[in-house]
Amino acid sequence: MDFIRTIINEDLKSGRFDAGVHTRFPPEPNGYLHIGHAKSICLNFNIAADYNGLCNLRMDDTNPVKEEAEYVESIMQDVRWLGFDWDDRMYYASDYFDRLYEYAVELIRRGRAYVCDQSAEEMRQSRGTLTEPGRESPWRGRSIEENLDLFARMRAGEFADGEKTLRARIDMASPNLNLRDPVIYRILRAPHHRTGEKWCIYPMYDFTHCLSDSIERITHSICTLEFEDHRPLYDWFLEALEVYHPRQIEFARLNLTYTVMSKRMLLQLVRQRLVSGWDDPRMPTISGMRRRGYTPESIRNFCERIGVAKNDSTVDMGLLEFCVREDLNRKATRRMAVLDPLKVIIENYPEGTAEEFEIPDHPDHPAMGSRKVPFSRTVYIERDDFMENPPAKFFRLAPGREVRLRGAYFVTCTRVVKDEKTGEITGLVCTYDPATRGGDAQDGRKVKGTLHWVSAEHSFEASVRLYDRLFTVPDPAGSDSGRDFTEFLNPGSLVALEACRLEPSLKNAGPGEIFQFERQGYFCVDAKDSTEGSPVFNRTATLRDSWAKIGKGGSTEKAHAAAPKQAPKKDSGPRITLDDFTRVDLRVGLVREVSLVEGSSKLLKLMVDVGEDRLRQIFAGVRSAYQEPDDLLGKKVVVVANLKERDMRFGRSEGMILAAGEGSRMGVVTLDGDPEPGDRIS
RNA sequence: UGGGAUGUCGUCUAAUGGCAGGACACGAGAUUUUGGAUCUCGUUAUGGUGGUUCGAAUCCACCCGUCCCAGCCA
Repeated sequence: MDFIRTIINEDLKSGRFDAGVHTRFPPEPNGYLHIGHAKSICLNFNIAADYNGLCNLRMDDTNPVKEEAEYVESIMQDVRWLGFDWDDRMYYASDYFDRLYEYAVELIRRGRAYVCDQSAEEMRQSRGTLTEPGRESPWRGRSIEENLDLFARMRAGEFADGEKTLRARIDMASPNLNLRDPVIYRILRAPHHRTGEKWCIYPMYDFTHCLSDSIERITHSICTLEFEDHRPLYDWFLEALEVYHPRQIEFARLNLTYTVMSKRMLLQLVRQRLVSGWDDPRMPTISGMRRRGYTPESIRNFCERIGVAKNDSTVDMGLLEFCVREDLNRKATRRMAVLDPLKVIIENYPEGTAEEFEIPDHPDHPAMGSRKVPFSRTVYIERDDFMENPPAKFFRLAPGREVRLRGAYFVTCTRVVKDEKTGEITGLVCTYDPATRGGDAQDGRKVKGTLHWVSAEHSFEASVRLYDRLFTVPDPAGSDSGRDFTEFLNPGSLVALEACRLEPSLKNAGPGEIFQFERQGYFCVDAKDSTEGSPVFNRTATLRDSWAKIGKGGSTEKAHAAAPKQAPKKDSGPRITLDDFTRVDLRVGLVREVSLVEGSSKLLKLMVDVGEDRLRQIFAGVRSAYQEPDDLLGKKVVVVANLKERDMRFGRSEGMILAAGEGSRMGVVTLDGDPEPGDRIS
């Protein structure tokens, strides 16, 4: 039970409202809905449903300069797609403009509002500050008759934009800035998306919002925390006019790691074409997530799990990803797709022949059916699934090693084919064991690895886009660094692959269809860029990847950097891409303290200033380079600042410093010159 | 430094004077024709200092931290 429902229960018990629970979702149609709105939508509609009440959809459209019909359309579509229904209760604040005007007139009649001639600048000057009271406007004392006349003429268009405003007469000395005679009507000659040219004055949000809720007889006006300070103003309007008074309850808006949620920033990404549009699959917008392959169920479930409270909080993107995996794992039919193909010739398989394997669509739910997958002498496997010199725990294919091709046969690698000049691996030669047909050995022998594959001849080529988190840092909007959030865009957030090989059954997949590409992740058919018979796939989410964790030093974050390397590799040794490299956040660190670590002959404990408000504790295996550890004091070193913290026997290590060499000839990379702690190293 | 709000595992969130619980993340194991899924087990928290009380996350006092507010935006 959350605190909102607790309050509602109390209201129900005390009989505060005579009718049932009635909520509303009141977006401004000046942008697309995002996952933060989804939280509010779920809250409002679910509460209404839980109490057998109603939830309205209302467009808060009081600023014609910013609002557009396009946004209204998208908002309705998104709310509906999430699975909610407002029946015939689709409202617009602009529908109430006539009544709001009358309310304003009534306020004047009651001596509670006045027409003010101050300019915006004058008004700002006289508003006072957080600690000083404001000064009353010289126009505050106009007579009711004069105010009535002036306001009517404002409406009639007798004054220029901004020349006059209607203000509430409250208290210029109030410690709550919202109560210092706020503007309630402004003159604005702009056509409105619904009322057209009818009005040249428009009511302000605060005035409109509380009265709209009152008009709709909303019982519980649920909104976000920043409006807590506005509640006294709403109370003032409602009491001054003696009208129906809803109860407002504020909750903390949703923040998510590795993305931004403000409309301003989202709009900036769209305008600067840093993303392809509001529905770019990397965007946290509902339309973007829909295109990415998120299901409404997974989003609703996410909104349930995060709960609702008044603490400022930032939810781990991992939870959202968990929710979509959980849902898709149940629903997605399995398919095989090779994203970065490596050709394999099965030398003892008869040439010119082929066979089909019946492979289930879902290993855990046979009822979901199966499909036939053709197999032949030449197949493709994933380039990552082969290593010539495999490290320990690499369970996949390597020279002389036997693995299973999923649902087909055991194969053993007999030869590696390389480009003579570059040394690049261009193919493999394998043998297969006919006795393992279907993927099981009669003699009971086991293999460690199972690979996905497609037949070279029967598969088809397709484009697949691998999407990843939009930003490289958990809080890109956090301004403490002074850097623009776009600097933290993840260059690897979109990797477009053109030459993937997919099993034939995927050929006619339709827009929005979802699949699990085995061992890769969940993918959906892009609804915009696909054409009949040539689907384009978007990766919704990767599978959990415990191999990436083992192989990459225990860092979950790095699993997100696992972009396939389709570019040819020049010589020996695995290559990382530029994208991978730019994910490493290197910073200048000033060593402030150095101490020996008891129980370790290799480690030094460093306290390093990386330009943050605290020092970082870093354990570095550089003892051999410093007989006198104090030599490191005051040195500027290179710190990997976005390395996941590691809990060691001696304590938590919050980063890593760069060093080269081994043993006594090891040296720590140090910097001379001007760089300041925290500076980024590029 | 005015006003409003808020501090509980790494992250969300419960517990309203009576065993600090759940989810994600993390770790270990079992199982597995996806290094997926599933199952079992485990580590980790009440911002601080006083006080009231048999008993405090909860009540009181003081302190500290964080967020929001000075649009004719919403």
